[in-house]
Parts: sequence; C-alpha cells; structure tokens
Amino acid sequence: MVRPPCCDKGGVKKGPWTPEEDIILVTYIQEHGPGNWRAVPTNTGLLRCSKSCRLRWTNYLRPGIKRGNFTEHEEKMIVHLQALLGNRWAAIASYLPQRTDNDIKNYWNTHLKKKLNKANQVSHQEHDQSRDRSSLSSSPSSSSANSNSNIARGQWERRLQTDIHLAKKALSEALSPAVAPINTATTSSSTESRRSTSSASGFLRTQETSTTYASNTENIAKLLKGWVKKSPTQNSADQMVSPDSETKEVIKSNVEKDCAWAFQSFSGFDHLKDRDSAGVSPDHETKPDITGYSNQSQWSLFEKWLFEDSGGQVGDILLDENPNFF
DNA sequence: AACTTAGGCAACCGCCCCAAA
DNA sequence: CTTTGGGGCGGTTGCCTAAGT
Repeated sequence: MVRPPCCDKGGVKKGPWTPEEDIILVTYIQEHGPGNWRAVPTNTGLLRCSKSCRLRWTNYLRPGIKRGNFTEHEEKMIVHLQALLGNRWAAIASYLPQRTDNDIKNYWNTHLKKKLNKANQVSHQEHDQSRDRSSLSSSPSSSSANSNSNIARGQWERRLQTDIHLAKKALSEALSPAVAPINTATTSSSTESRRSTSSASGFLRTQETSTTYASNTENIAKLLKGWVKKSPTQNSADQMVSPDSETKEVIKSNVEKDCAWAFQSFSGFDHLKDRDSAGVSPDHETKPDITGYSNQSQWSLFEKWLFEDSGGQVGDILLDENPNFF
C-alpha cells in the first residue's frame, strides 16, 4: 500500500515562506517547542504541511543558524567529513552545528564540488606529467590498472573506516553518561545520523551560556523589517498584530528565550570532544564564548581529533586525491 | 535596454526508519 | 506480528538574481 504524501491534501500552500508565516511558526514554536509537526498546521492555521513547517524551522528559523560566508575552516571540515562520511549531510552538519544540512549540501554542490574537481584536474595533470617523465626511466609497473585498483582500494578503505568510525562513535555515545536526550526534535532518534545530530548539538551546548543567538534574532528582525516594507495590505496577515517596535521586542525576547531553551535541549557531544581534549578544559560550561567555536585553536583540536580518529586516513585521502585543494 | 545564461539557494519530493497502536 | 503515521534524510527542482552578450 502506498501512503499518500502528507502534503497531498488540497489547500496546502507551497513555495516560498512569507514573513508572516514565519512569525506564526516561530511564535507557535516559542510556545510549544519544536516537535509534533503534524499539529503545527492545524494549531496555527498555516496552510502548510507539517514537513514544510519542520523544514522551515530546521533550515531557516531555528536558533543559532549561521548563514552564508563559509570560513576556510568550515570548508575544510566539510571536505574532510564528506570524504569520511560521504553525502550524509545530516551527519556532516552535526559537526558544524551552526550550519544546516541543507546549507552544507548546497554549498557542497555549488562550491566545493567544483573546487574539488578543479583541484583534481590540476593534480591529475601534474600526475600525468610526472608519470610521463618517470615512465621514460622506470619500469612499466605503474600502469593505469594499478592506479585504478589503488583508487578502488582507497574507496573501500574509506568506507570501512567510516563504518569503524561510526561504530566507535555509537559505542562511545552508548557508554557515555553525559548523553541525556531532552528534546525530541534533536535527540529522540536512534539511527546513526540522528545520533550524530544530538552529538553535535552537545557541542553547540558548550557555547550556550553566552550565546545571544544574534543570527536568528537578526533573521526575525530582518524578516519583520521586510514585512513592514512590503506593506502586506492584501493578505491575511492584516488581522495580525502589526510588527511595531514593541512587538519586535516581544518576539526578540521570545526568540531568545526559545534559543536558551533550545540550547538546553542539546546534549551528547561533550564526551567526543573530551576524549581528545588534552589541553582543553573539560569545563565547557565555563567557556561559553560562541566565538570560541570559530576559534582557531579549538578548531585545530577538533580537526586533530577528527584526523586522528580516522587514523590519519582522511587527511591522506584528501592529500592523495586533492593535493591542490587547499 | 532587452534578452539569455549560469549560479545559488530555498523548498519540495520520495524514500526510509522507528515507535505506537 | 502487522499496520500506520510521524519525523528525518538525501536528492532534486524551480525560482530568483547577477553576469554576460
């Protein structure tokens, strides 16, 4: 039996979200928290399907989302993790808590893939040139068949390494007492990628106490600004409270409250960070500076852990395949 | 200035997994 | 045990905009 999609009903709106829809959704989630998406359209009156609401929240409205301008470190992380995990964007996003899987996926498809291809072309050209040179003086053992088998072996090893990595991670999480799922939106599931999400959320939690969620508040503020500018006289939002400065303040404070709540619900990454954190204080709660997330040393430690945990293969793979990438 | 093309990104679609009934 | 429904994920589409002609 084929179940009809949840959005198959008539009267369901599609396409871009309007600022007023965003406000309705954010307001509702402030009160009830994310989850039970099925109830969101009925309770809010939004003419959107539950999935659409969830997606809008997780990819755009959710607190703590950073948009645009990927840093070089983030790029590296994505490339490393893509090499390690493949196109498991949710898992990759779990290591970059400020980024959404959709964002990372888009960035990969539009920027990094091209960059990698370019780098690959350059390295292959260089490889061909050096092979041409060496073939004049060396034995014919370095055939293309040989290099093909090396690639196949590399892919196989990579996959194996991924599985080992995931198994280790799952085990370490299962054994960790620090994992205390609170919120269903981020921690309820048991599959690997969902576990990963909760893990990264814990990483995010380490920054929580001083986070002002400016990005999200700004989103809403911008959004409200745009809404005012656009003068929505012709739509159903006429009945809504006008987003004057007072309302903005209310929404802002609600968003901030919501953010605090959302961050409190994050858990599970600390043990991953801890286990290789020689030199890093385990007292994450006392080092809450969100800017520290992009701090070079913390990144380096994290990357160090990532590299070491992969037995150095990630770096090897990247350097082998894309010596010109960075 | 008008049109075409390419790139970027938000959103949708279909499939899968899991838990509850 | 089977069915059903909610939620999550990755792939894909389509719209918008900037750049090029």
